[in-house]
Amino acid sequence: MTIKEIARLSGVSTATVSYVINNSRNVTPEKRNRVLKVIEESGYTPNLIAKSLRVQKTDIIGVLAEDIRGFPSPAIINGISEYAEQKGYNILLNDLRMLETLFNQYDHIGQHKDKINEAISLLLYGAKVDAIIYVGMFDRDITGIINEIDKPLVIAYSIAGDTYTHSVTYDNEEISGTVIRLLLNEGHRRIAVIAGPHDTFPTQMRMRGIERAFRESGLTLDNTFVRYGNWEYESGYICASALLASAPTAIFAMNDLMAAGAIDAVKSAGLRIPEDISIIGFDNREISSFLHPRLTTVEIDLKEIGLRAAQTVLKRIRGEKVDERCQVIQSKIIMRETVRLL
Amino acid sequence: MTIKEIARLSGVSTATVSYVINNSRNVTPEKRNRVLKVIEESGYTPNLIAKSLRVQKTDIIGVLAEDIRGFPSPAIINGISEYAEQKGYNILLNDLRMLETLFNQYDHIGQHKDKINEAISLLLYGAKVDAIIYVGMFDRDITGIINEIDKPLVIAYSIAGDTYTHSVTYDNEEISGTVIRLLLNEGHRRIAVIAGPHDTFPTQMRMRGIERAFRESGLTLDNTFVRYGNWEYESGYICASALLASAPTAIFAMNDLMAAGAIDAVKSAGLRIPEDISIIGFDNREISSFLHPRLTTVEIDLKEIGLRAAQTVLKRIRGEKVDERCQVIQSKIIMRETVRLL
DNA sequence: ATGAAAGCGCTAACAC
DNA sequence: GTGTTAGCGCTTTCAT
Repeated sequence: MTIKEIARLSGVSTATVSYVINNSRNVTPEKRNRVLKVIEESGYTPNLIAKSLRVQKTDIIGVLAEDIRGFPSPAIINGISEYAEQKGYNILLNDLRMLETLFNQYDHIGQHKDKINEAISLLLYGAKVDAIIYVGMFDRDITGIINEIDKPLVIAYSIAGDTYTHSVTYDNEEISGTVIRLLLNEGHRRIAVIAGPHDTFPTQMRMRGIERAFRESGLTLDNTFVRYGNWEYESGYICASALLASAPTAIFAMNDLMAAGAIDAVKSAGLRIPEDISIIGFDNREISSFLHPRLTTVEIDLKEIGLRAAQTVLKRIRGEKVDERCQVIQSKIIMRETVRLL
Repeated sequence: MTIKEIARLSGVSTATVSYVINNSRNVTPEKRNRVLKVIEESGYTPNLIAKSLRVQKTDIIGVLAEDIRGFPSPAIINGISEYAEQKGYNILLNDLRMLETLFNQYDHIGQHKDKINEAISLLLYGAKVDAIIYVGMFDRDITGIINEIDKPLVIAYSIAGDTYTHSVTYDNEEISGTVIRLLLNEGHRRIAVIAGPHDTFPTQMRMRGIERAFRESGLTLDNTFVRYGNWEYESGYICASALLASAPTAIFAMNDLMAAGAIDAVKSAGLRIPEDISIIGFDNREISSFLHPRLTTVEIDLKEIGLRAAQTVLKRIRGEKVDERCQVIQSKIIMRETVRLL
């Protein structure tokens, strides 16, 4: 079935059929109905390939994911998908599958520069997508990784300072400050932190927020109260065990896996959670609700990140200017059982 | 940059350029090199849209996912992506986002019949994908849900008996038998099972495998040793508590969440795992390695399911006949700490 | 071995 | 308000 067939069957020209399909011009109700009826009966669906070739846009947004198995990816793509569908856009997914090589090696992303830019070229110049959303699996700075392109490019979850990109992510510094203020409000003064690797973007941003929250309360965070782990369960256990020497009343672990390790270390030491020590995690991964006690943790609104990334990219496709280079999505603390409340 | 430009710059016809790009005919080395050089220098990438329109195929496979957030989806899509990329295919992703509505309501899929078939039509007749892979989030029978189409259709993770579909999934019955035989070999005789909802496809298949394994060992599974849960943690806890009355030495829970509940119930009863009671789960979800003790469980090779689905679909695109209507991927048991070994 | 040109299905400028 | 038609960028038949 082609537009030509529809035209023939309804006794009008292909132009008229096109006009009714796209509502692009007035057509007499009588003809319009005839056309609509024929389309209905024949089950005709316009050939988007032909249309794309003609109008020089595809209504497809290219999604380049570092790895779809990365924990934030599905929720982000879910958000992108919801917004895109609502606006009549399709998603061409290119999964870079870098989980194994990128795992815990944030800085090795540079090694993939060529691969990433090639994938983008293919999406852009081959598949002719109208724009690209790059979905990171870590929140980090990837400035300089993606070459400049002449179509809208937005980065979700990671950020980049390049002039031609937009980013949408969350605020490590702010939410970490919020965590500390919560603990402070509950009367904690001896607060320990289990950070990620020292030279890592989220670790540095979060430390900054933590230190600021202390400062603004007229307190300081002593070095003996912070340990740097590697995001894994074991390092959470080890760090927490070491931290216990300083007799903290609360521990903020920078992810749920390390928080899980911390919980076990605290329990092994014969202390109760949250009566003796409060613990708060980060990410709200699935495991956090299966720990004992159930882990209070920070939740990043990943779906919203996807939604906003899609929204931004569509705005830019329409030619609207988006001033905010980096949009920040609000995070929140999920209250469960590991923080003792006053 | 178009093929016309390349032709002009290298002083040949567009036909010749096309011949060298596609290696579709002999071209004198001299001309070929000239063309290649121009392409290289100009960074030309063929317009796949135009090519698709002309050759009536897109080299795109449409992936229709019930929900990308469903736990098996990312790994399956990872497999599809790997195979597709290797063969030069792209993936157009349509995420149905049915997680909330489908959650634990296996049979309500029928309500989505229209939505699913519409999405398929769009993919097929609009976007002109060459084939479709339907990625289920539950392993269940969806016969009759997807209308017949004239392009290859393969279903991953779920199965369908329709004559025009191929499925690739795992064997519930076999792996469940394997679980029971493992337990039997380790000397267990009082084996209890925490099943999913009674009228559910995987529950029935797995029960069949379990009963057969008993039968083949000359034993029978007493009704008092089985409880039907709802896949959630709490129901695992409740079922296990009830089961304890029969003094089992081993419990097979049909998913990791219920196994987690069972572990806690057993521990609450003052029994040790695995010394007093062995527990084995299903799915190898992330939580299973964070439970105490770490959960021994069944792992389904999801990536392989994706790989095989892609392979099957590409075979069918090439016109090869695939006899096996339902391909079965081998599952295995991940040995951790909840099964006492002899 | 190579080129001219038709045509894939659609939109939109232009003519009426 | 409607029809005719050129042309989007490519492949491929047919002729040379």
